[in-house]
Amino acid sequence: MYAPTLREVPAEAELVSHKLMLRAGLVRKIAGGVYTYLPLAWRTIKKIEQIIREEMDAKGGQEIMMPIMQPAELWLESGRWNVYGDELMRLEDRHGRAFALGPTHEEIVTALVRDEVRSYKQLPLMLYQIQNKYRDEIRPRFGLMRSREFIMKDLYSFDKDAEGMNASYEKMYDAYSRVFTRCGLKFRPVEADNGAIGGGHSHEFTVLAPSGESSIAYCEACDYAASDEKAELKTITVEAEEMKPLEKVHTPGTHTIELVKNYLNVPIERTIKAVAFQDDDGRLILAFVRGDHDVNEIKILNAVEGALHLHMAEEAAITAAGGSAGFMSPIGIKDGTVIVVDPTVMEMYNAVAGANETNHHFINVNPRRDFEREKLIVADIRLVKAGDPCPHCGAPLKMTRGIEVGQVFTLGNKYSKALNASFLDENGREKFFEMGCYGIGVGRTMQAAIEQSNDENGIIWSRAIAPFEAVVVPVNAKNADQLSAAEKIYEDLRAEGVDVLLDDRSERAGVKFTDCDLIGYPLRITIGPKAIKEGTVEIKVRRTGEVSTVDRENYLSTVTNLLEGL
RNA sequence: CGGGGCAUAGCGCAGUUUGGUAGCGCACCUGCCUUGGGAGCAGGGGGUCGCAGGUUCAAAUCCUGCUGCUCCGACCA
Repeated sequence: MYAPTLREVPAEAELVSHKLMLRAGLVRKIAGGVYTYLPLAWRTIKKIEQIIREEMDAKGGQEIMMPIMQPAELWLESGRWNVYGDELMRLEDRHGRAFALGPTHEEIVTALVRDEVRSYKQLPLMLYQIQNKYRDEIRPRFGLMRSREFIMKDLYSFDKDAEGMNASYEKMYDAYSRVFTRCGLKFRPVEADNGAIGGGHSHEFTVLAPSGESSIAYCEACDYAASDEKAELKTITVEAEEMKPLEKVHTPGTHTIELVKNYLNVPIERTIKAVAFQDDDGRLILAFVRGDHDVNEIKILNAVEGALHLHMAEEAAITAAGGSAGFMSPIGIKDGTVIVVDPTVMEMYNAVAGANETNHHFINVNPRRDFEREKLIVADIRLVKAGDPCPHCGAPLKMTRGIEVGQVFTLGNKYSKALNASFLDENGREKFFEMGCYGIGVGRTMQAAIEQSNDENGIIWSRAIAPFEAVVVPVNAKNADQLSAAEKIYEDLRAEGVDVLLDDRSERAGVKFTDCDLIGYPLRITIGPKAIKEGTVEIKVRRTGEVSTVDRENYLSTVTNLLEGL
């Protein structure tokens, strides 16, 4: 068994799961975000994949294998060659023809199906694969959590109409819940934004962990849960007030909300905050939220037609539009600038906002009176924070963090239309496929399991995805009695169908026990001098530390019973 | 991409300030001994000090450029 455990933690690891993967000899890094999976990790990955296969197949999924190397033409056809950006790993063949290493396979699978499926009678269709994906992440980190090469299960559904698509979505939602439950994970499906992929509804399956990179908002009073990017927010209204006349005041040096609020001595809820962005075409996009709120860039992208990415605006662009960085408001901004205002801002009375002039603010701003409504986009662009009311029941939302291990999307006909993939319906009319796509990060699932279940001694695997279910340890492998008893138990357990490893290294007991704890086999079966003398075996449960000593005549049932609960 | 840090044996690190024969712990190999929680003794192997230039009698150490890794941020499924 090639399981090179480490006493010392390599300096590169930050997360406990990352450290443990290196220490327990699961993975080794070969370049930034690129890893080799060693035998123990590979066994776990194969078990996770098998669970996924069973659940996908149970819903009618059929496994295929598509190429990693994908021709640029298909990406040009779908329009994503230019919008996917630097994350797409691109390469050329010897003739200079362009290819990409697949970050996802909508183009390939749609091209496959459009050439073969001609009739509604061939639908629905679910195709999936488990394969390496490539995304040139800006900053790979946390081991397998954000790597550039990673294993993903991706399934694509094809239906004849939206109703069928939604049924496929429900099936996958159910399958995903089963997969992560079987893997022994504490997770939560949360409503998510569809992001750059576009389409209809979406859920992320998030493993709850404080170190996770995703932030989610959830309600304890009802079952609402959403990613912070997605969480809908109700407009906050205030009591009507008399609208005082707009007035420009001198506010030297107050380029942040905090400074202006203190300078004018007004509550932060009476201030309007501006954030300036530009999209890929250089269009200036000004976003306005209440002073104590933050902007949600995803919501802005969704609200602004044609915007694909946001960058912080260049100061020159702000000046050119008649604004002044740090002192912006919609009042007096030149046409051609996109102005997005959160509805809560529109409800404010006698508020403070920038005057589009350095060191000046307006007071008594009444957006319903002073903003030119027809020049604005009014849309929910607020970022959720703890305490915001739940959009379903109004109870205060809570925030937590998690690791996104899977996501389900409906795509509609976005790709089938772009790639001209159609079939004939019952009435002989040509229609585009209604699609869905569904991904699971396999390596991420493994690491999330470690992140969620470990102690100071190492990993605590749940039985379903442990590299081995049990390990048999002769305390002294040079003792012939102990070794032969251990070998016998090992063979018996194998015959019983238990996935077991024999640790017959002639290391000292301490070394072997420490490795067992670090690697985290659910059960450890120890054969020492006492066991030989008394004809017993000792069984230790990794998760609880509980030890049972049972007669060697009938230990098998104890082992299988203990495994049942793990 | 912006800002920090790091690069010396497989791993963790000292040595760099003040230039002068490259070290420590763990790991590894051999032998002895030991075997219920990372033992002990003895002997041993392993390093173009990230790369390329430069300064100097002499560079791990000083200078210049590059590369890689990493953390924070931005960004991102």
